[in-house]
Amino acid sequence: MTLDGPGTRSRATLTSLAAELGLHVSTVSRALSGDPGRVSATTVESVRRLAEQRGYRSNLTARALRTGRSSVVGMLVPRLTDEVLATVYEGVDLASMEADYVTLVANTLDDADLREQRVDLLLGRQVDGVILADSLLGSNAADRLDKAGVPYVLALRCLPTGLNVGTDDLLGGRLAAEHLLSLGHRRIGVIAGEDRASTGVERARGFLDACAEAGIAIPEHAVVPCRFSVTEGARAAAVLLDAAPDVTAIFAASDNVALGAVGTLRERGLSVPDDVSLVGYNNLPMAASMPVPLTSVDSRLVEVGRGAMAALLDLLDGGRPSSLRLAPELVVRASTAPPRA
Amino acid sequence: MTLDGPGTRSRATLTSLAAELGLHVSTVSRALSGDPGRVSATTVESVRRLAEQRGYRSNLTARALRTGRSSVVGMLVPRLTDEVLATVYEGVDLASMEADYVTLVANTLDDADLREQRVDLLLGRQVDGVILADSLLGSNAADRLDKAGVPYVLALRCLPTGLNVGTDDLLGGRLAAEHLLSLGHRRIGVIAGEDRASTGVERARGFLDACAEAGIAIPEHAVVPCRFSVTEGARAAAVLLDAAPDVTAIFAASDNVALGAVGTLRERGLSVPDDVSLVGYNNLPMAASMPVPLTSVDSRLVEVGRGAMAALLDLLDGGRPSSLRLAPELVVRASTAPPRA
DNA sequence: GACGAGTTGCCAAACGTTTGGTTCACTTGC
DNA sequence: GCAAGTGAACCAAACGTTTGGCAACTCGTC
Repeated sequence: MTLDGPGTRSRATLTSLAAELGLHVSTVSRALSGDPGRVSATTVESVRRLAEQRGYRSNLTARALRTGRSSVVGMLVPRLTDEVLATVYEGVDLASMEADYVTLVANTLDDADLREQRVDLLLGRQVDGVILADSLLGSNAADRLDKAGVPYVLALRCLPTGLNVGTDDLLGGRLAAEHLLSLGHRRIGVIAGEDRASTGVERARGFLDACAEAGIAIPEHAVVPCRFSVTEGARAAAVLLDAAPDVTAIFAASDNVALGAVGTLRERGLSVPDDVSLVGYNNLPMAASMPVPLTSVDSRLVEVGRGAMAALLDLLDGGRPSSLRLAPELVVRASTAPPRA
Repeated sequence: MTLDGPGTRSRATLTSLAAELGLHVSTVSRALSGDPGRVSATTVESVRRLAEQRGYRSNLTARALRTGRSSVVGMLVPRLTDEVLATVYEGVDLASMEADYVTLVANTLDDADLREQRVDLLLGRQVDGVILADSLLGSNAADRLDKAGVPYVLALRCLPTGLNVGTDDLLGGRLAAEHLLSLGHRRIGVIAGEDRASTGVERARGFLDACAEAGIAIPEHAVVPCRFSVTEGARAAAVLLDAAPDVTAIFAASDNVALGAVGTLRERGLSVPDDVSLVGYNNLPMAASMPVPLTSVDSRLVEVGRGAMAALLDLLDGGRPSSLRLAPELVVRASTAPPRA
């Protein structure tokens, strides 16, 4: 049971320290600041000692009010139960912690109204900047932030215009294609991402481009669009297998989708990788620990998060960071093998 | 590319509205407050209209400084990439949003030093209260919060002392046991949770108690402790099958662990549910969408989050909420069946 | 011993709210 | 017609910082 009421002893404040030391509050403030230019070394020392002793901690609220900077950044995500976003968040959080910032997440649940509400919420909280990790193509969140003069960075997804940090999804798709082609697969199906999300579109395009360059045509009916979820993956795999039952390999635009596909394959008595090879995307921890470990394209999500936060911090410092596109890496596991002779 | 520099027009403030209306700032403040008791209806009307027009939004920082309440609650979790915690967070977030609060998450990565640092961070940010969802038994975060006079609620995990909100893990274990027993299973293995976490311990105990009451003894070697991850689940399942190869059913203390177990079973040529029935815990979305849909105990994670936040809000309002223990529900799917004749 | 430079610390204003106290005019009751 | 009561607005202080300006004091130098 916690005690109600305020803390027993009220927290030490700049003013209380000043009083105790017989100094002026401004002197104390400077003594504790990063650059105690105008105060003597001995004073600095005594102030710091007392501060330590009293457990003084700067009141960030007051500081924010005075300086106009809250040291809070917002992050918009569809939902954190999506492990992809949670992983990006982890990177963002790490980087912001190092910079003494704090990250305020807001779930938009991919709902336009809710997103607006959430943006307002963040703006109301005086965030210094925002990381947009939910921006489907055509989102208007960016406009609103522009209008409010709050800088932002797009993470993972990307908009034609705007500063964005992500992995090269075209290249990722290409890596997957080259892997399957080099194993000897020729009849390949693709479970593409959502049409609305730049990620899924580009992964599929990279894959198809690479196939085309190798002289392998993927018929249109072997490319099935799909939302990023396990159940959707299962459904899309069924559609794919109905339309192109002779495929020997499938590229799924996300690990979740691949997991769903595994279920469908299994239902139909097809085994991975003996009957059908499978490549996922993102290389989430689950990829490594699936019953049949999944070959997957690592999209370096933590680094994307870190990079996005780094770019935002740069922006906040008046810099002009440029967009960053990390190179994905293929991680080969047991789910891919040469096609059956 | 975002514009740097502050917003073009500086945000409307109480003072600017007052100036424009020729009113005193305090009058404007009251007019916009929830209970505009001391100001005439016509004034309220005109103030509200102008506020709307200028897009006024209260500066929460200033308000926090003045009132000493930040409308921010902190939440300590091991990590949000754990879907269980992410789901609880979702509940917390929903409830806090409804109450015009905002939730600041802090990952502790189950590291003692980091946890301390994070608690400090939250305290430094003047959070009004904290939800502890990472508290392993013996954590000292609670003490620190007590000392600082910041109220807190334990979610999911529970400490012998302290206000906590969770599901009844004893009952959950019991439900799983009753289900398997009623299907006719007699030789059952248990993959228990971590020893340090109250959840895992109680789930296993509830399960074993129910078995004992039914006259079925589970030998000690058929109970394997295990951390909550897929790979650990796979390992633990292997240990279990080595020690008790004749089990016809397995109860896993989490869905992730169950997923790991599926892999191990598969490797050994055992099929679910034909050879071995499997019950998971938490009923995450993945349970429903696994290749063989998993029977699982729904631990109502979103509601736990909501409940924890509700309790915290009550506490903040000076109430004396009591601990809450929700009843879990068994969701039967394809992974359980009567033992082979 | 006066002067300039440098050092050290104090002063005061400001950030945008909230809120108890005060003022002032107007009604009301007798 | 006057005291009391009431409704509506204003006033000012406070929350804890930060920061430009300023005063005082110390030194070295001529």
